[in-house]
Amino acid sequence: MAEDTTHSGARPREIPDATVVRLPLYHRALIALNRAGTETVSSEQLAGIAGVNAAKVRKDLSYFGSFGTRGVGYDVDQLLDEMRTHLGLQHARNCVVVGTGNLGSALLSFAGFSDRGFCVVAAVDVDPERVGTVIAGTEVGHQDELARLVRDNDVAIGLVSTPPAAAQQVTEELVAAGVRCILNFAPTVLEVPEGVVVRNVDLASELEILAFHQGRREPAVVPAP
Amino acid sequence: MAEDTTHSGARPREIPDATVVRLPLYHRALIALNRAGTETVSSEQLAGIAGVNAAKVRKDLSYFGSFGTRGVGYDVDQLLDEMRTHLGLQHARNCVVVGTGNLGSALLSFAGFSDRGFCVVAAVDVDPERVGTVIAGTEVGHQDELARLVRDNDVAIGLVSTPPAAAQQVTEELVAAGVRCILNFAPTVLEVPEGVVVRNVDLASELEILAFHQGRREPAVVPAP
DNA sequence: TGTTGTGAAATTGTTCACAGCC
DNA sequence: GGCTGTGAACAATTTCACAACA
Repeated sequence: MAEDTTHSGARPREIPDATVVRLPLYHRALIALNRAGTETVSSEQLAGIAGVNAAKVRKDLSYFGSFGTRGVGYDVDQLLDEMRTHLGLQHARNCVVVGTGNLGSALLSFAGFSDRGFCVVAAVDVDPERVGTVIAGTEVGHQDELARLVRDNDVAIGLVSTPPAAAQQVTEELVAAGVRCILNFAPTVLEVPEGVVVRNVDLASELEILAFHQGRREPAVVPAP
Repeated sequence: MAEDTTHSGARPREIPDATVVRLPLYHRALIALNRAGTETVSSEQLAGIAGVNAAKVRKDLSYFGSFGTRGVGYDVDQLLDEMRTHLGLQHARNCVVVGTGNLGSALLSFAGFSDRGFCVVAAVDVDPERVGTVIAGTEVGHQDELARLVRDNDVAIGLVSTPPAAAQQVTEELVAAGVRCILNFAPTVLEVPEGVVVRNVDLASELEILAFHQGRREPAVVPAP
C-alpha cells in the first residue's frame, strides 16, 4: 500500500492501515450515539461501544486532528461529521453487483448498506436465465452492459459475487469501465493495476479461522455419547 | 479485525494472529494446486497464488514445522494435509444460522461453505412468518428451539445474521447452548465470555474502508484554472 | 543449482504515562 | 477532578539476507 513516501516533508498525513480499518467502527458507534441523542462522548465510552481500548481511540482520532475537549470528551455531532468527511461519505456512493447467484441476490436485497451511504443501483450476470429478472427492485442487465451501466449510474464500487473462475475477468471489466474500488466475495486473489483498491470477504476463510481457534482451545476432546 | 482473541494459558507453540488469518489463503491455494494435479510448489509460487510474498509464506509455514525440501519446495498433498490438520478440518463442522432475513437466507443457500468442510444444518428465526418455511432444504425453526437444535445437530459454529438490536441476545443464547465460535454479520460489537471466539463481517464497514482509500487517491477538487 | 528455514533488522502497530487544558 | 493529545516505550509483524542442504 505505502508508496515511496520518503519523508521530505511531514505534510501529507499518512493514516496507518490499522487505523483505517477501525474508522467504520467509530463511525458506527457515533451514528448510534447520535441517534440516542448523546451530545458528548469520552474516548473511554466510545472505545466501549466500538470494542477497542481508549488509547487506541485517541491515537486514531489524533491522526485527523484534535477535536476533543480536555476534561469533557468529543462532541458527537462534530466527530460524526469529521468521520464522514474523512471516510468520504458526504455523498452516497453507487455500487454494481456483478454475478447474481445466491450471494449476489442477497447483496441486492440487503438493506444494511443504504443506512450508511451505499446504494446498489445496478446488477449484471452472464446467465440468460437471470438477465432481465428483477431482484429487490433492480433489473439484472447482461454482463456486456457493465461499462454502460457503470457510466450511466456513476458507479464507484463493484461488488464481485461471481464464481471464482470468473472473478478476475469481471474485475478487469470493472476496472476498464473506470471502477476503482472492488469488494470481492469470490474466493480468489484478484490482480488489479495500481490505484485500484480491493477488499476481500471470504466466508469460508472466516469459518476456517474460527475452526483454528477452536481447535487450539479444546485439545481434541471426543465426547462420549 | 479479530481483536477478541483472548488467550487463557500460554501454549508451547503460539501461532501469531497475523499468520492464522493467512492460513485459509494457503489452504485455498493448495486445494487449487491439488485439483490441478500439481505435486510440488515453491514458496514463491504459493505466494503468487495466495497473494502474499514468499518470505511470509515460509515464515508462516515454519511455525508449524519444516516440511519443505530445500531446492525443491513443498509437497502439495502433504502440505494440504498439514494445513487441514492445523486448521482442525479433518471433520466437517456444523453451523446454525440465526436470523433468516436476506443475509440469513443467502447464507443458507450459499454453497461456498460446503466445499471447505462447513455445513449449515439448522436455522432459526423469531418471525412466525418465517418459522416452518424451508430455505435451501433447511427448515427454519423457532428461536426457542435453538439450544435443542444445537445439541441435536452437534453445531459448532453460529452465524449471527439478525438485526443489530437482537445480535447480543442471540449470541448469549448460542453461548449458553454451548457454541464457542461465532461469525457475526450484525453491525454490532458482541460481548462474549472467555473462550468464545467471534469474527465480524460487516459489509458496510468494508465499503467505508474502500471509500476512504478512494478519497485518498483522488485529491478532492482540482483548483480552478 | 534452487529453495527452504530462520536469526536479525526494519517497519508497523499498541500501550503507557503524563503534560496540558478545561 | 477529569479527559485529551502525544512522545516514548514496548510489542507484533514483515522483510532481509544468507547458511544449510537436497
